[in-house]
Amino acid sequence: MATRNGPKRDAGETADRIRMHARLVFCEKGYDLATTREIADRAHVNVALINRYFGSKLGLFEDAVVSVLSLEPFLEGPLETLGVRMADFYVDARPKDGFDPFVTLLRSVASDEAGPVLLKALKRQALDPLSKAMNGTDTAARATLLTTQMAGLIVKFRIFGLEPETDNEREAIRAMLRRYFTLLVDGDSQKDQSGGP
Amino acid sequence: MATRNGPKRDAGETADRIRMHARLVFCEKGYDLATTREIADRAHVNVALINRYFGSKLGLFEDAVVSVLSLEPFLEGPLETLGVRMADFYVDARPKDGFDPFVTLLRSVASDEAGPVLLKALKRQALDPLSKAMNGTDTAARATLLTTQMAGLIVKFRIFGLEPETDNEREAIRAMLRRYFTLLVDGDSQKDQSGGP
DNA sequence: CCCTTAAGTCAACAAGCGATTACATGGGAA
DNA sequence: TTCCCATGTAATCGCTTGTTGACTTAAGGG
Repeated sequence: MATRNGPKRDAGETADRIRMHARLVFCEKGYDLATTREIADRAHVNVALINRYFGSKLGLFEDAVVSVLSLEPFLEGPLETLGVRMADFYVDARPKDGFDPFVTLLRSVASDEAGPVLLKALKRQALDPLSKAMNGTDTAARATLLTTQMAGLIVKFRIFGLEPETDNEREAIRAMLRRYFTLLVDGDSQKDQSGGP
Repeated sequence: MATRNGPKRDAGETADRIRMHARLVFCEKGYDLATTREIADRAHVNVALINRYFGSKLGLFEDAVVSVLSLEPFLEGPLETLGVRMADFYVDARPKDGFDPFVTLLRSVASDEAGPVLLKALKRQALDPLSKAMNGTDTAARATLLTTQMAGLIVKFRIFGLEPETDNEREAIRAMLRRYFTLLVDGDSQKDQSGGP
């Protein structure tokens, strides 16, 4: 019984609980609509402890959300299947009660306070690494199209809640998306052959 | 001198001025962060008039923003160039001080109040018409990919403010986007030839 | 045992929000 | 002119927000 029935007062465990529930609330509501009181209530913790342990609401947001914003889970795998893996990940339905850093990002980016912080982290921890991981020409443009297609799908599916209405539609999206993403990752150098005006 | 130097007290003109500035403020800040006081101040109008003429903040939002949410400007043109026109419209830089319904949509969708209203309007006034305008199979899936790629680009360029850093990158994006969109609009029936796992 | 220190609680603050109310005022109709 | 209602104004209400400081309680070493 190491952790079982641990000490009634454990600062580390308390901070962890705050962090965990903060992730969920920030993800569900976005930064501005999330209130410190709701986070504290859900974590069964006094509101003032948020300021004690994280300084401010924004401090908690940086610690709980901004620091985990990354594409590394995708970039760790082989580059050949990157497109397919990203496509599948967001096309497939997942439990709605989880924490998704990018849903949180998209719901919080309108905020005056959280927005700038998110921006810097997004560029440094997600966009630039992806662009660097690619080969060939126009990596920045290809990374942009890939990430923005992803972002748009997250917006429609997870934020708007407009998931595909039929399995047929879902599989059609998956198939087209796999082709598009693989094309973008590979960058098959057929850049500007569209020609005319 | 019909409208010139019109009556000092003109309810219609006052409501129009409120509507106009409401669009700008809602677009810049999103629904939640936009305050009725700022809208009223910018329109040189007393705050209480917003409630007089539009009932509530949400009423103003519906009147000024939700009602103009539409893809008709694009759908009116020929279907053959729909993809290219949508691509160009958002790839090209535009003045930042204007009102863009979709930027407003994306900045406001996190709101508890405005979100549901926006959702219904988006589906009815934008997604469904686009899907209906297309020919061939999997129109819903193709419309989804097209609109979500658009939405993602709007998010990155206009909301995150991460426009392409070089002309080269911008033109590369435009070229790829034109091909992708045209492919999606035409729907060249090469749906599921990616095959096994 | 006591006493220091960390951990947690409580009440209150100042600021900002949307909305309401009662009041002032202007302009056209009678 | 006189009256009256649409138009505009000012003050304020009720509420929620993040944050703060003083207080109380638990745990462990002397």
